[in-house]
Amino acid sequence: MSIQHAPEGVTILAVTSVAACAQPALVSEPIDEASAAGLAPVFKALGDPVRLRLVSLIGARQGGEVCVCDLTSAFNLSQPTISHHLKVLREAGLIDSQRRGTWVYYRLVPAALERMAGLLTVPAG
Amino acid sequence: MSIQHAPEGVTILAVTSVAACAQPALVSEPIDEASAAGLAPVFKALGDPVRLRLVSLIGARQGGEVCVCDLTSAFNLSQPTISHHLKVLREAGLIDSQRRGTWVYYRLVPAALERMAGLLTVPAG
DNA sequence: GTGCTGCATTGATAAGCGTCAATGAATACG
DNA sequence: CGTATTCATTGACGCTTATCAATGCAGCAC
Repeated sequence: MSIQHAPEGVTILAVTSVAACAQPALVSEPIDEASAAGLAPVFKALGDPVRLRLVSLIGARQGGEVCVCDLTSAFNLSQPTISHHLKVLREAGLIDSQRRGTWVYYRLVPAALERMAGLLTVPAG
Repeated sequence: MSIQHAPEGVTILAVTSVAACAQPALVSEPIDEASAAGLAPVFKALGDPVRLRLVSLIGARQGGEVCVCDLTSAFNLSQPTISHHLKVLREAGLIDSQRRGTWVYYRLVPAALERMAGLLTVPAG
């Protein structure tokens, strides 16, 4: 979305991606058991402070790619622990990995994040 | 937020609550340890299929209020279990409760949901 | 008062999760 | 070839959590 300003001082959000807003939100209608079972693991993957920071570190990175060595050095945790958390995020579909030579680079899957964001939006009160 | 349409056909979202959009997203810059520790429990609260359905049931309800008896009957779980999940959601700030006579009514805290949604938004392309 | 209903709390149990040390697999270098 | 480096996997440990039965507590009706 691009942000501009209208003369009246009202913030205008020009919606370029429908995917972000066309999601049936959680509150639009009760979700069925299968949907809940499919969505909960993604939220659960975000429900850990280390994984939240990992997502943030990867997403905020200029270029969008971070190698694991940079991630492990950012925490006071063992390398297997970071690798475990990355696996959880990857299996949740929130991040993606690619090996180039010796290093493995992780990057965000923006559509996955936007999808979860769309679920949490609340229609105009 | 109220939704209107501009002459050029661009959807305009008139932002009445700054809280929903002024959130620094996860990917805008790396969040610090304290923020992660504060946000993770909220995502964790959403990371359970039963609680996701509870949020959906409460939020989709016309009038915005649901009594516990209606929630308990919607699941194949014991009443204490539902009560436990409601407590987790309440302590995460996602829902709120109010007793009226014999019944306890739960309702959503829209700002809390919008806050999490804002965190997951990814800047344009 | 007694009883009944709606909901929360307690205590117990089994499953899940985060963390680590140790090990394994893949690539690069000499 | 052997060695070093990067990352993933395994196995084990302690803690957390989802669930239930039993109990407690607050309002209502009688």
